[in-house]
Amino acid sequence: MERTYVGDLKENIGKTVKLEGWLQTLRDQKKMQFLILRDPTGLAQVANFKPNDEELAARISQVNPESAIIVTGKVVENPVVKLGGIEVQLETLTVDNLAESPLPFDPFGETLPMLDYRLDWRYMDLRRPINSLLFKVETLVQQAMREYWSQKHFVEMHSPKLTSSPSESGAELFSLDYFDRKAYLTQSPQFYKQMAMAAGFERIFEIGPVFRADPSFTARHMTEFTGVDVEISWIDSHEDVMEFQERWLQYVYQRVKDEYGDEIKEIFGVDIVVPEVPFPRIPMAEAVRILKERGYTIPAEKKGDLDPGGEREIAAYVKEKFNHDFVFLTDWPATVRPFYHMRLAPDSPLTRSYDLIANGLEITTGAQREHRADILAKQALEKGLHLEPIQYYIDFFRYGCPSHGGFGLGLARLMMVLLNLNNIRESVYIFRGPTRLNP
RNA sequence: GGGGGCGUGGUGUAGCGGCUAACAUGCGGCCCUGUCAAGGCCGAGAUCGCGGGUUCGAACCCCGUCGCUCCCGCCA
Repeated sequence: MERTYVGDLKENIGKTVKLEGWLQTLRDQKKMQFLILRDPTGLAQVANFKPNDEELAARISQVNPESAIIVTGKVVENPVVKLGGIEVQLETLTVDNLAESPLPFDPFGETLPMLDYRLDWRYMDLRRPINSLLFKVETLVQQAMREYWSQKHFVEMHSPKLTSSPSESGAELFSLDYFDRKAYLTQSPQFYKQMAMAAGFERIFEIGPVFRADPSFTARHMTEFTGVDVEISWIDSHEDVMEFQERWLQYVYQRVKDEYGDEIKEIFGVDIVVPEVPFPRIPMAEAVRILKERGYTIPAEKKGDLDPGGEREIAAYVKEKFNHDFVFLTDWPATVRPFYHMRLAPDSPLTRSYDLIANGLEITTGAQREHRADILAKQALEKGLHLEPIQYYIDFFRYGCPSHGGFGLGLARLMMVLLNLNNIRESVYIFRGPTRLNP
């Protein structure tokens, strides 16, 4: 018999169907047994009149909550039933996999264990509908991103995650044995994205893993995460990159709202607001002034940079002034940016770069890249870098590499913002942090 | 890496110098019941993270250690 989903029971009244799912609750009474079966589409009540088959009834009594079960039965209307006025009258029951008892925790209990404990038993935690919705939304987010890229003729890249040298400072690299030498896990596909520009691919994207050996213990950092990277050729400035990114994000939000807006409202209690374009843009110098006006003191050592509190304060300002959840902070001082960001003008202390702050959280860094080999080398030296390890990279720009720029976005951070989660560990399938390597 | 907080049955909490360590939930048993956040009764389950110290006496105070957590640094 073909499987019927709980969500399709209404269309099958009077028929005998097969359901596959988990036993969420068993209410075992004198004459009746009620099995609440959960599948990805919802909950259904399965009823068994015990005197019909005492042997079957005895077997049901032995089935523990969260067991994987397969039942067949006739779908009947019954206005008394609070679960949609429908129930399935049990005919057969197969226990596909008995759940041991007791469970490490009840995913449907009134109080949930703390996050860290739930991460130990992540597959149980993921049985909660809020989590399955999260990953359905994440799937759509990536699909929508690809739809937009596809319309704009982007090419998808898969760059290597094993590298011989750091792409930036090198302080945050995981190293590993690579036959008789050392290799590193990439901290960013940055150089390879730019190589594609030198290759003439013009517009590329990559969704892939990124590794950071930072001992960071915050609600928004991971040692391994999924980076969404974009690089575009023939641009005039970072403004072109921002313009692309805001429209792309607007498209993603629109798709999510259209498809899951109601469900997200119901389960996460969040109204998806499709952002208006253009997003507000604030040059860093002005941001610093605004913060000063609002009485926010940036830590002295930051020098043109913003601390997370400053980012949240700017986000609050933007919300008040423009009623917008996003803000591009632009034109960062070169001192706080990597060597490959292009200067605003020759020898300017500022760069053609931006951060995208969403609801106070930094989700993107983007920039126009310096594509003139001689200036790039000079900027690297100014940052105290040695040219030898990055010479192959600088060489990308020796034989006709067009002007270009792009950005990197943290997928899990975007999910945090989208669904208003306060910890990135909840917005990623399996969290990796300095002390978390399992499961 | 720096600073603050926390660590008590499976889980979530209470207790903060004299307790046979309490409550909820879950678990086991019995009773009732077309149930539906089911209800009632009974029961099992913690040497209070670990190590040391102070004290007549420590879950409770002190030191160390480990783990978690929050903030900062770093960033996506």
